[in-house]
Amino acid sequence: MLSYETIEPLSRSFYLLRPQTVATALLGKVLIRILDDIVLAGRIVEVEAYLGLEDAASHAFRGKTPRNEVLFGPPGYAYVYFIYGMYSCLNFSCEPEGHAGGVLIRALEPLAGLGKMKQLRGTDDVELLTSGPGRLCDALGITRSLINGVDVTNITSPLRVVDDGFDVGEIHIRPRVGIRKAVDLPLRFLLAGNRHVSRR
DNA sequence: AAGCGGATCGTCT
DNA sequence: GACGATCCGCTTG
Repeated sequence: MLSYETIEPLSRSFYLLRPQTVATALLGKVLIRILDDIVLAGRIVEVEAYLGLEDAASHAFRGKTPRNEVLFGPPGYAYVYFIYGMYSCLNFSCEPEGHAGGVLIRALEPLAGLGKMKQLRGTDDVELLTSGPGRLCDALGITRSLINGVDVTNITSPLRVVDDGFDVGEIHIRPRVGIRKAVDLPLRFLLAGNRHVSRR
């Protein structure tokens, strides 16, 4: 039986590419969160790419600010923002330093630590634990103060991503959701038929 | 089944 | 001072 927390995380070069490329490559990988010595894990089943300065829907579109500076930094770091007064959302920086691309993690399939996730989310319904960007941050104890700027390529980090050899099946490509600008770009990627994607 | 509005606050105009 | 890369519960059909 494999233990997720012992697997070497994906390297920084994995995140060095265009957001669209990193987004599709992240599908099927496993997100690991170490929280109070508990191992929480979920398979990434839905993501969105944000392109930076040329993408009106990106937080980086209007340039670098204290809030979004992680997006302009080197690849492989967590960008966590607080939204609608109550939710956190998780992204990974990609592209070389100075280029502000990112990937939003939109949904996970829970793999380990489900008891803790249920406690943090306040529900026992497994399909409601991590099937949305705000939901998964609640389930994994991810907030800006705890996780923004964390290096997800380091095995000592409280958040990282690993490859467990999972064979991704068909990938669906859709427009992004929840945005008002650049709404037609096909930059949302999800595993076909997965029960844990958002807005089913 | 689908649509609407409330919650709630950091960030930037 | 407005609004947002959301979620949930309530209303209506």
